[in-house]
Amino acid sequence: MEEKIHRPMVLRLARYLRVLQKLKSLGFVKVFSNNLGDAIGATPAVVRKDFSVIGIAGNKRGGYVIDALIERLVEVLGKNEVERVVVVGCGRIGSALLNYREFPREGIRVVAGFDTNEDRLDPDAEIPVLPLSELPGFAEEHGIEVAVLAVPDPVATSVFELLIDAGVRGVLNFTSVELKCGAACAEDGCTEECTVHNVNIGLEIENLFYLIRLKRDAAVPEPVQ
Amino acid sequence: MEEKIHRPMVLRLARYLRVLQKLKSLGFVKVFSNNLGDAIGATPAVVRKDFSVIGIAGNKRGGYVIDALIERLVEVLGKNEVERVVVVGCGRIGSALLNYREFPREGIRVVAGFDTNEDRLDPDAEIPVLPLSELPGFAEEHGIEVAVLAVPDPVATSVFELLIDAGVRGVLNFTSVELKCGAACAEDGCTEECTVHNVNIGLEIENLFYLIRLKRDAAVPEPVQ
DNA sequence: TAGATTGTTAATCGATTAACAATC
DNA sequence: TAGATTGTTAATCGATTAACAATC
Repeated sequence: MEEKIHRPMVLRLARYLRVLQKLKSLGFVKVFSNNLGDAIGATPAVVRKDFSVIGIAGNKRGGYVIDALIERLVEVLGKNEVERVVVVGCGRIGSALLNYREFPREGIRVVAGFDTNEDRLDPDAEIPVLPLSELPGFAEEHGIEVAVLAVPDPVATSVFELLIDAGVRGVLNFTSVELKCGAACAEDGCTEECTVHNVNIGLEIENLFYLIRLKRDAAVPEPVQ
Repeated sequence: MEEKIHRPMVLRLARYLRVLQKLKSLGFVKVFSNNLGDAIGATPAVVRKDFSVIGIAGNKRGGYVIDALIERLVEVLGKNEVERVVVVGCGRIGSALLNYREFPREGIRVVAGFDTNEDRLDPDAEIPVLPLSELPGFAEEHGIEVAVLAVPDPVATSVFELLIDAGVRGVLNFTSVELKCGAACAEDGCTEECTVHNVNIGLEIENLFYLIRLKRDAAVPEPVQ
């Protein structure tokens, strides 16, 4: 009876929500599993299954009511208030993320940046950039749970430990050091203490080249190795 | 007999390779499935299975020879020459990627950036920033197959089409527009024409918050919904 | 009614895990 | 030999796909 909400499904739910909000803003009221599927690149059956799992019913002939979907998705995803994060490391990538235009639109607010380089500090800016040493106090005071990590590779691990000690429970890791904390670490990077998502840019590019090569080789008569 | 090399496995292979290269530079000669597993967060059995699939044998008692592993991995991953990419859109994120320190270390070279904003152009820089209009010619001349896309959301789709027309076969997409080309589009974003990897920063952060909430709720006695 | 869409169950596919035999 | 590690097969788990009954 009670089906599990697994990771690929959560990601889809978040995507549905985005599409639905756009549809709503366009004045739409109802939507078919068909259309939603197209929008996020899934089959209609998957969409219906997902909705069924989170307990949303459509009308056999008239599809799903967008408002009801949005309401339930927001509830399931727990996305009812602005999500506050800090950016740690304000070099090129860090400062780009500090000012990332899409964040406000997606209900994410960067409340501060942190760095050890004095030249980058700017405590009075709208989004202040503070010395890394102030992070623990700041995190506690503001109840920060999630950080974006964009420091140089060599200090990644030590800054990561600092974050965990400061009570951060989730890290979006832009360094190319594969971070893992404490105990057993699942493929996803989840432990009891801290959840890490690694955005490994180099690995992604490498993988693109691999897939391209694979396709090319598949096109050639000779069956691969 | 012939086992398939699937996506999660390819990603692991790339990680093995990195670790092995580090081990080698430290003077190591042999390695156990055990150690490699720890390093990339997999079980020893997975490591052995992976190596078995790509046709590498270890010594029952002495583990695997690092040099042989590296050689074979490089071969399988096709990573024997520098991988050349362009960065399209040289705003904050784009220009951060243009100068991304890790790329050279990982065998990736950004050969040019492209933008429509005149102020950002810099044709004589070491990594030149050229007008977007020159991209098709440039891509053909230099045989560019992979692009990093970091343009503003509203123009993402049209620039993406331009890339495909220019012969680009792989795109690392930093916009929050979910790109898909032509025909059937798998979850991964693969089509016959062009492979897209979406780096959806907002979605990742959202997912972090979701997982953190989930853990907290799981810790509380009351079983979730 | 006929047609289209939902919703659920069973079948299939994909990948990991477990178990253990082989052997250095 | 005893111990440790590889390598392979079978079992299990997880998620998607297919099929179809229900019904507006």
